[in-house]
Amino acid sequence: MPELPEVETTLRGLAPHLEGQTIAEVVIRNAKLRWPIPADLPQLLRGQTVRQLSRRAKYLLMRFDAGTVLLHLGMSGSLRILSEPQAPDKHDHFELQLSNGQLMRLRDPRRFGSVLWQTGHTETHPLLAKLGPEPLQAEFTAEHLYQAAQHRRAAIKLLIMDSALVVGVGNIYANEALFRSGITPLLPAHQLSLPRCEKLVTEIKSTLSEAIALGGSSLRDYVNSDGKQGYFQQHYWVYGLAGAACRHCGHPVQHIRQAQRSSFYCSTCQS
DNA sequence: AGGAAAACCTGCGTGC
DNA sequence: TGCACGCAGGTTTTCC
Repeated sequence: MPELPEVETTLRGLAPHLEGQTIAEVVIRNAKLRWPIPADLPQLLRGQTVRQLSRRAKYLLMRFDAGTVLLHLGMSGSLRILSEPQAPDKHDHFELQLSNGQLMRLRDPRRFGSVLWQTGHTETHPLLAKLGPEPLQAEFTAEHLYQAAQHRRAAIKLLIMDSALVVGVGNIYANEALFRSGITPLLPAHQLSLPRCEKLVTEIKSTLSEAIALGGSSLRDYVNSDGKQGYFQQHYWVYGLAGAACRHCGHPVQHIRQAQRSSFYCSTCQS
């Protein structure tokens, strides 16, 4: 579920329910996520007010006067607001109960997600300190990509998924942006010309923006129900379409593995 | 240093 | 029906 558009959709869905609210209680049902949920989080947060909800890379940042909760959804995490009491699922590991009676519940079957606490400046947290620019910000430019690519022999797909270079480009959107750029995921990064970097940066931005506008690839109603299918899936050119006819040229979409991840591309349209 | 691989988990679809 | 296997939207750590 969660690539950057899904995290951004989550942020926008949750913020109105959380900002300005006070934490009544914190429930940790299973602390064993990617890293342990800090055992002292309940005492740290009880009585604290959520000042602001924001996002850095795929982390959701929940700022309080005393510090910040860093929330990551990993591969299978999702967050929901509940207005009525509801028995927790076996994968509901964490929740924040608000003084207005609502609660925010984290479900994460694979437990690759995380809930962390940071006092002081959020940017200094070890997991955030070395992150590259946000893909939708002006700092992510063709020159930035081109410079980084010069001394890299790795395939371009691995490079755009490297969070030290640019954050938030996950497997789906890496595949889609490369197709839309006409660039094969196998191309050694240093072989990419500056004009092709321009194209790729443009397509990364537009692919992510369009997915956010459509609510991501999985759509959630944060108050009433479980996740539904999002609309961006209907816009996939190659992701998950191995063997299908390329929507542009009709040749079958190729499926390979790079760095233990699936890559999909059209060998005619991408070079 | 870059790059490849392993590591952390559960669930689901497939094929025998 | 059961079981083994491979795969899944992420990211850090380890090893060469």
